[in-house]
Amino acid sequence: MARSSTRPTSRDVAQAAGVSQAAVSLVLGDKWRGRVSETTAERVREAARDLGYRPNLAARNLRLGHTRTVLLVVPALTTEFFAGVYTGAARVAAAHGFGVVLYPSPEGIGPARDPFASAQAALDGVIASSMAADALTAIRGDQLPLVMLDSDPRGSLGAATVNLDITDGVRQITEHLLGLGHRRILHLAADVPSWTFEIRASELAARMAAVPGTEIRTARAPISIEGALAATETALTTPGPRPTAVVCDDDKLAAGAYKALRRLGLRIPDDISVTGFDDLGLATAIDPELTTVRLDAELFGERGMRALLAVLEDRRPEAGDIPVELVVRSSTAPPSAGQA
Amino acid sequence: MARSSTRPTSRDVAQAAGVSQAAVSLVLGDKWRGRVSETTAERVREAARDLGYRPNLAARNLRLGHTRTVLLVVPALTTEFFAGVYTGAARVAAAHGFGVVLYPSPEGIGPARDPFASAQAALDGVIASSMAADALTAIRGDQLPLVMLDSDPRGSLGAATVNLDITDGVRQITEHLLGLGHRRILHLAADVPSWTFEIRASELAARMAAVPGTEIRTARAPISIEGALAATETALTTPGPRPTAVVCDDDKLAAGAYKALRRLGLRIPDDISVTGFDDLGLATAIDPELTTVRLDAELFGERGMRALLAVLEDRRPEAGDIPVELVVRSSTAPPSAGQA
DNA sequence: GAGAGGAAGTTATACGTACAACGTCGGGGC
DNA sequence: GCCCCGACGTTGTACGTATAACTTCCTCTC
Repeated sequence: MARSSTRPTSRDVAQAAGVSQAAVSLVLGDKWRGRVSETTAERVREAARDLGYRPNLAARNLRLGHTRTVLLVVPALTTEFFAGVYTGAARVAAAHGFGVVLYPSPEGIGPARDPFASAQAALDGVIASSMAADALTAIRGDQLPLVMLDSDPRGSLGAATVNLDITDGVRQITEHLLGLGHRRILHLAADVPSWTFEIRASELAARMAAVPGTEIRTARAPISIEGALAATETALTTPGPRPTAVVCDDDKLAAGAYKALRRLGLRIPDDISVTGFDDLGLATAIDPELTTVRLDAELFGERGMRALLAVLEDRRPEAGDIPVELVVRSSTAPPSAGQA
Repeated sequence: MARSSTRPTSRDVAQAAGVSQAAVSLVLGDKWRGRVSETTAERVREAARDLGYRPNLAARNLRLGHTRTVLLVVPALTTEFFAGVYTGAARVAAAHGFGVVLYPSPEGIGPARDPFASAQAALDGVIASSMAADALTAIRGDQLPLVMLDSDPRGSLGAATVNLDITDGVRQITEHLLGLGHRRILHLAADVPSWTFEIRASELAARMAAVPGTEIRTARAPISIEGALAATETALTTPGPRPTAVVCDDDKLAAGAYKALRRLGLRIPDDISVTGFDDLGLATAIDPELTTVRLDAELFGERGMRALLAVLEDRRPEAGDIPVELVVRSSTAPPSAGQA
């Protein structure tokens, strides 16, 4: 009552209940069995409730030496993919008494040099998703336990990695398209320096090179509708035989490609096939529905969090890439007779 | 050297530099002018760099009594709208030395009863966006400074509120549609108990009621493509004169409506007009491009953060709703002659 | 040459918590 | 009657930081 302006502390609760601060800590920390009587314990709980007591986390963290909080660094929030990653990570974390703080790495938010200055929560570990290699080393500077998601296992400086089986996803797309009879492909590549996109390009090139008589052309675009539209339009109006399929690095690029194709008067999939990557909600919002590779974002997040938990407990993280699955919809078909 | 397993403290830095811990705090806290010589300061900075010292935030927060960290509670991350809100809030926060921690309120993530147990960072304040009223009271239980975004000013229990001018958005949609000659409208409403949607419904009803000869029908759907598809299909296959326009509570619902209309063989906008709300990337990804109300998510986040800053400093938050703007694209046209 | 005062530090302390170590009291075994 | 032990607490301390208050030494002024 005397100090109503400031939040009550465990000492205030102790005074209200007529016990020592230690007893309060014991009771509220659920460590009182055989140390405090049931009636006293109840009195403490009641006092805490009446005062609206909430433990000061800064003090607890300081005392305990850990925070049970981890940081999830993602490149952006503009795609629901990372929402799924967060959801999965947060679910596993919650089950282990951990919290997850999200940090969308800035493209204009304050000083990018220090990912931790902005998200200034005290942390026990970091999960970094789809980061460029240079950003990685900055993060690695802090000696926090680290798990890398979707990043080059060779360049991860010894940090644990968890990856989607992108390679297999590209394989499935390639086989699907080749199986339909496509031979000339335009690769609409994300103009982002990230391993997850580099591996798409290299794997696609390797797969195509293995089949005689195939041809691959590459266009680069920032991940946006407009960027993809412009890049696709340019690529398809250059001279030479027109590709019969466009392989896009993700669904958003595919949506941009749709617009370019429509503008050029090409029908999907009759005149040209299109594939995506991610299977966002967008994939079924556009017409025709997009053939794409489904990535299990939530499982990805779960695996990432479990790996971090393993690192924190000095265990060896689960091995193996996360399987992905081609979802065939209506944007792919055999090339039309005249072009094949 | 002796204790290489644990992170270095300011005391370790002090020892390495041959000064007291206080001097380290002074130098690193940039409060050393006239208290420590330049050469000593440089020695301290060098020692800190060599040891890879990072201040223990838990200790700092405890000492300072604040964390310079605020929580942004959002309903979900599946729409880029809240990414914008975060970006705006984080930008303003960074400029004031604050950090923003994102908390997507759970639909399956751990115990929903306590928004703060999961995001266990120590906080100075909370910004809650588009929350249902009951969730609000739970949050209000903690006596943290609170700003409500997009919520009923009357039901906010005295918390500061910042709102988009949804009412005006609905007015613009209505006038646009009525001006084109539409009289029978289907309202595809989000089946979510949130003020931002309730106000759309009530305002739309009021506007329509003011014009004689108009008719409004309502369909409810969860915010998803499939949900909107089903609800729209049902609503349009019931007997009676068909509406000439569908007003959707947000763009995602509109995308679902598109699919239903296509399935019913109706052309947009020739046979029926459609409007959305939000102006997400989705709005230009679908065909035809969607007439919708643009909400400035980043400005929204900025205003929210500024309001919270004001509350924290015992100032009065900026008043006035945030203007919104109708973006007319290709999904609206006058009703065809036969139907008007 | 005495005293003021500034420069360059240091010492001591508090923030709120969790928990190890230490009392105290009464009853039961022998 | 004594000791031991379990039940029920309490006292004390450390976590790492920021900063108020103090000390020392040196220079400058009159």
